[in-house]
Amino acid sequence: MSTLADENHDPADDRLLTDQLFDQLSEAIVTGTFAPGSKLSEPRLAAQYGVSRGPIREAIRRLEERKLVTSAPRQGVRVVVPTPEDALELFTIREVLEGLAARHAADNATDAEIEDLRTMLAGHRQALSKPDAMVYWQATANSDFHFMVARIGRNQHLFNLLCGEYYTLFRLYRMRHRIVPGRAQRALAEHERIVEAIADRDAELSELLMRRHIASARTGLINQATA
Amino acid sequence: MSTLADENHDPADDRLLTDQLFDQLSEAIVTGTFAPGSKLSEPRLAAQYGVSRGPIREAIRRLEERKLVTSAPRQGVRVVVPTPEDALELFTIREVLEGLAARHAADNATDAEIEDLRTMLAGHRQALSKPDAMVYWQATANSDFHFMVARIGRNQHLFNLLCGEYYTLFRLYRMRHRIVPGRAQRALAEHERIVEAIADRDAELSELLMRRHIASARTGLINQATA
DNA sequence: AACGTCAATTCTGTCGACAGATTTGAGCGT
DNA sequence: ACGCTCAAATCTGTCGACAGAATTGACGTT
Repeated sequence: MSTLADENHDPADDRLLTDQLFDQLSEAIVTGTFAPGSKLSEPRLAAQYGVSRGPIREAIRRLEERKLVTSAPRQGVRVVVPTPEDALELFTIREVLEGLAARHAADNATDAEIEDLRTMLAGHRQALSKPDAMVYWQATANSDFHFMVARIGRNQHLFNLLCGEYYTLFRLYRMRHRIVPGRAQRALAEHERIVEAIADRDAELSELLMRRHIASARTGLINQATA
Repeated sequence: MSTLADENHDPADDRLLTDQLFDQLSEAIVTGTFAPGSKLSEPRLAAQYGVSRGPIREAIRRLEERKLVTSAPRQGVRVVVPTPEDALELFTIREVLEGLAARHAADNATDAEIEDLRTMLAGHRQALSKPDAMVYWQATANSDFHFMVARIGRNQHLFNLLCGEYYTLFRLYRMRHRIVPGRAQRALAEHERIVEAIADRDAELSELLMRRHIASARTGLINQATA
């Protein structure tokens, strides 16, 4: 049951307990292993992961800072309950940030990076033709694309914000969104247009298209939530 | 010397040690009490604040999550060293986020809120005419304005991001920026134009003016850094 | 006088313990 | 059966302790 302190003591497994716990707890929250609104008891978690409460508490502080849990003094910590309002707010923020990333990507991309983007999208298109394991693929491919654009934008803080600090939260809110049939095709087509704008070094168009792309995802999310 | 655990035990002082430490450490970092790049030793801090290492560590994790310190495993934690590149990145992000806040403020402001904005700016203008304690006032007034616009925007996550999570980091980077003579007047005039755009419910203009306003601050910051 | 070595010191990562607050639930009255 | 009271169980906030790693600094060598 416990997977951290016992048995496996690889030499490469030098990561701090807090970091491992943070990752595992984040994942458990996003995938729903810890249900929204459920309480996270420190002693229970400590026993479950085979560690003491110290590292657990530090990991929880980071989860709190990232809005994955809410904490009331002396009442413990609860998994955040994602509301449609929160999702709307978050995607509105993401819209301008991803737009900014796309703009900078157009300004800064090297020829090699543009080639990389095109190669990646070609792979995505091919994967899309075979309908097996597509649900999983869409999420991965989508992340890959946004990840790459953010990296090419060359704003380290923006990258960390989109692909690190807020990424898990975005995932959590996107989770409740079952894939709409045809959305994958449409998303890929949007990705391809964005890449062409970046290849043209058209910063303004890149930003506009990326914003529309996120807005489109947001609309799907909201419709889903209110349905 | 110690100000947390000993002597003062007000009943209202029920805040958790971790929270108090987080605030005090944040302030100490922003004001330069802990120099950039200097190491934060846990036992030293614990002794200094009269608490044990547990709460100190939790506070440090939060500082780390907010990029106020950097931590290398088994080598301790150091105060972040603000580079001009970081400042540029941060203000670029802030530009689109504040622009978003201004746009939403124009969309959502009530008549009463617009009145509040005008009253506040009138107060700022009056304060500006007397030149005493102006340096302090500029920072406060500036924060008040951006705080209020973000609140009126009614995006809780955006508000938290601008006025909470990233606020201290922005302050840290703005700290090295000595007030340019005349900048206060210019900033106030820009604030007034933004408020008029919000009063007109002109979302697009509000966003544009707010972006320019931040960009103007950013330019001053960069020139300062490279001078 | 500069350099490398090795021991003393300090520090980090982690654990277990305790007091007071909070939640749970058993028992009682209606 | 239903709600209230109070005791048992649990949990949070905080502390102190220990092992192993990292840093410091003294010492001897060249």
